[in-house]
Amino acid sequence: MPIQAPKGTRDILPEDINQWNYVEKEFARVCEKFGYKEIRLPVFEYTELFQRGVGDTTDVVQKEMYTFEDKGGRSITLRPEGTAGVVRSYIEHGMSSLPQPVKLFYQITAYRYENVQKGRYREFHQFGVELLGAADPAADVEVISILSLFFNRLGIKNLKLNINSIGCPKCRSAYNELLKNYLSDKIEDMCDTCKTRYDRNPMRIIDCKEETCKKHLIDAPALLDHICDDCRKHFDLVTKKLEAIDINYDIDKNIVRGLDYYTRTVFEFVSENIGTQGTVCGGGRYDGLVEACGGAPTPGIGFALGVERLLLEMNSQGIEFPVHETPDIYIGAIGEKAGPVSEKLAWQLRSNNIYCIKDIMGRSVKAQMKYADKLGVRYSLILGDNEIESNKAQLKDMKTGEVKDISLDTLIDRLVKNKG
RNA sequence: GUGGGUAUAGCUCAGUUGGUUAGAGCGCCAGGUUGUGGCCCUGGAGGUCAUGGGUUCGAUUCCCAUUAUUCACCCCA
Repeated sequence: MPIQAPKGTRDILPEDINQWNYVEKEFARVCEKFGYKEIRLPVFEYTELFQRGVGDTTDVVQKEMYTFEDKGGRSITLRPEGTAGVVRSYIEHGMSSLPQPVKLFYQITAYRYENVQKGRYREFHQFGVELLGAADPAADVEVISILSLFFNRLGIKNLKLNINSIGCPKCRSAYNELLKNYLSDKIEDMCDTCKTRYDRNPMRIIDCKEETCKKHLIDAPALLDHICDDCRKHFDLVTKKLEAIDINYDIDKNIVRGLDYYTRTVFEFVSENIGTQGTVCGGGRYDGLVEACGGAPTPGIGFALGVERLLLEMNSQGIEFPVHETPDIYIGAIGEKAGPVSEKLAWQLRSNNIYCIKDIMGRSVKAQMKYADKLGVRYSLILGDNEIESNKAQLKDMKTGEVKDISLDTLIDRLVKNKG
């Protein structure tokens, strides 16, 4: 059996690469317009970073990480997301002494050991933004507006923005008590994961999809109704500012987020037509994360966008991508003398920034022409003994079939000019 | 971790009610007279019918297992 790509990984083939190049470029362009700078980070980190940064109680850390021991006995993990690494780098490089806030974006692969389905892979790609050092609601709105602009640029429609506030540690612990009280006589009847969450992270019970659990949760207090005054004010300002720039949103009291580091604002952009993995993008504020990773208390907010899901959505909406550039000219050769001449000519053309393909198969003229046609070249030209002797050749326009005699000396000028 | 579907050529799929050399379209390569593509025609290469076992005189076909793939649950991007 031939070796295949590992489960959950995919090759991005030349026929699709223009889609990837396009969205990568557009994303970078939009981020730069907001003053965000690209950062590139290691694919693997010490396992402890994710245990602390993402949270020990999360599914991601508990069962989805690619963790192994390296030859020096260190525990290493392939990054399951991007934020923790950025925060580590922020601390490690003393970015708190840079002009604040620090605005970063990245385009990464991430790794989670999960069962594969539509829109979910074990190696997947994320675009992300992290804004560190800004606590104001305006920061939340800026980050969301990056996405909004990005989607507009790409021509994506009908992505729904859901937003919620999960408060700060203060109001959350008060809420957790409230929720535990409410559930105290019901928890026995609920599922096992809810039972463990009851002790370790009650808030996440809200997220449970079990029918019996959902029934018990119908009248449960919502966190959003019990956040403290500061958090409430923050949230109200965020929504007001979104309205001011005409970004539509829905408040979804059930967004809780599976990563522990989130505080206050959480949000996601959801599609309804790419399957059950419809969350194209998720993000939120993480005001305690830098401190939890060993830095000074620093507010932060960011998002991660699933590129595979983005492309699924774009393709399902029938969005057109820029097509590959096609060659300007094909240089064919026939006979002994033509080889060196065609090589030199092709070299000169390429040196003048002309996209040129030449024969390197030694095939018949007919086969060469067929090949040139398949490549979609604009012009073709065949060099043989006659052409070399007369220093002239027939330049064929492949669209019209029209043929013109042209001196080889003027070919380059002609094509350069033609390109404009 | 759990459950369902699928597995025949590079791709999309036929097919064999269990029987001899397994097919098509597309793609690839070559040819259709002298050195010019697109349409058309002809030919060729390419498959241990996912792997291993079982039933059978005989299995690509039926059964089981494994693997892969896909969809869904959980969770997430």
